[in-house]
Amino acid sequence: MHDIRWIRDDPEAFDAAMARRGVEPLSARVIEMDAKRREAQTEAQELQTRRNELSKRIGQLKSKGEDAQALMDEVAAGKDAQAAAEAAAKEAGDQVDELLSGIPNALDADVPDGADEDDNRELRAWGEPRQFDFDPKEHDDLGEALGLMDFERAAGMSGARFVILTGALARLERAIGDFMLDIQTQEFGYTEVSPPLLVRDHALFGTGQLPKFGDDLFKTDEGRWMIPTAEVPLTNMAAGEILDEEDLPLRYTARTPCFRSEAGASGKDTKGMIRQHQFTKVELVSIAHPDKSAEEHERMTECAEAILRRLELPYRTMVLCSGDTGFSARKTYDIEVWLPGQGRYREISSCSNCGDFQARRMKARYRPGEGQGKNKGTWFVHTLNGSGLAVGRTLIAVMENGQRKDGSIVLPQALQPYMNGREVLSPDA
RNA sequence: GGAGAGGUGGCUGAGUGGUCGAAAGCGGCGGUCUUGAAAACCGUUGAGGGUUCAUAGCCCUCCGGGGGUUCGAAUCCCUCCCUCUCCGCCA
Repeated sequence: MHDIRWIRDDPEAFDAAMARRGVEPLSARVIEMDAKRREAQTEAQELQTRRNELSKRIGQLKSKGEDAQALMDEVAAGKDAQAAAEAAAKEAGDQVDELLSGIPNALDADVPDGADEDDNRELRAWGEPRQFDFDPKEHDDLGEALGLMDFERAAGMSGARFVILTGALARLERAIGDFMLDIQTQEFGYTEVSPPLLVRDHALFGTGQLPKFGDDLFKTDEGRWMIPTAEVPLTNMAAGEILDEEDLPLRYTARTPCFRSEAGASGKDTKGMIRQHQFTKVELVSIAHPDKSAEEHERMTECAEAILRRLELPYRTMVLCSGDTGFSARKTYDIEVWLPGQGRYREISSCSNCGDFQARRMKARYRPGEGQGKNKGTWFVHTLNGSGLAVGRTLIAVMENGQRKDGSIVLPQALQPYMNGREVLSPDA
């Protein structure tokens, strides 16, 4: 959500910022509706002032036992005009809110312009893709050959885009999540959270999935939504709060299932477990001081990259271009892991700085501490979220990168303690 | 699911139709005292919005959300959400 005062004060800058997103100029409409709102509001307030004065005098007269009928008649006479002004103000205000709530965040200055993911820019890469002396397979072929990954029976009970992992592969998924949580909590200072997986409308409004992207989500028949990412509950930890400045940043992590309808992805990634309706992810969220959010963004991205290095998985880090950056983000880094079976890099983490965009929507603020002089009051925090990492896709990467010609899989050393010391997944196990 | 009790400022908690944005305490901030600190004492301290060059004044709103009654609502009514207690069910 944007600060209406910014749009009012600098409509050209606002329209220019939206143009980078391919959004038509909206400032004129917003300003017009807002002017209408303020005009009606001012009128209603003036009438209210008068009414308050009269009511007070009525009370005084009545307490003295005098007649107040003339004043009461005067109040009654002004009622319709005030009601009309209030209704006009509310209607215009609702229109402003509706329009504003569907406008994406403004992009950071150093986000490159571009149309789609082809215009994303590589910032750095780590690790050399391994050379195979055989044709590396994709994870689903490997998993099915091991007898530990079953798409057919999953489809039978749940439909397309679900998978059943069994035995050592199920264990591996758990191990990967445990490993990630241990690193993020013990080494990088994130507080582990076990959040609700079902949330209300307003929580999703706060993070920006609603009102525009409800089609991407699953909804229960009593009106709750299944979370598409733990970003939703973790960021909403700060919703409605007025935090102390000294408590920032708050850093939360959670491993949760994520549920996505993938409504717009039909035909895309239909094979394997790259794109599922349900997947596990370790999420990182920071509630940060506005002056520190850019720094926190770099830190968070590093926290995600560190996982890949320890798992010996080659990756590259991209900054998303204007056309590929999500609704709530002002700047996003994607981390892409090398998948030998596919022969390309695939997204495994997305780390975004949302600035105050989500904070405004969910009223997450902090109170500046001492030394702030006249800048009293409250300020919106900045919110950041990132995958640290997507567990399902990490499982895929471990399988494809660790595979041997016989279909067995060598596990990264870092995971072996989480697998009872096991070094290899092979068909006989 | 059934029955009941509640939701008040950063926190605890008074207030049942007018002078209540709201007592008191805690916390915070400023000061006195002190070599310094603590204690004690004094003062101060909510949020959002409109108007405005103004983070000066003035005004409006906010006592869980929304709606209603009334000249006037934190106080009365309706509704939704949430919390707690007892019963039932249950991982």
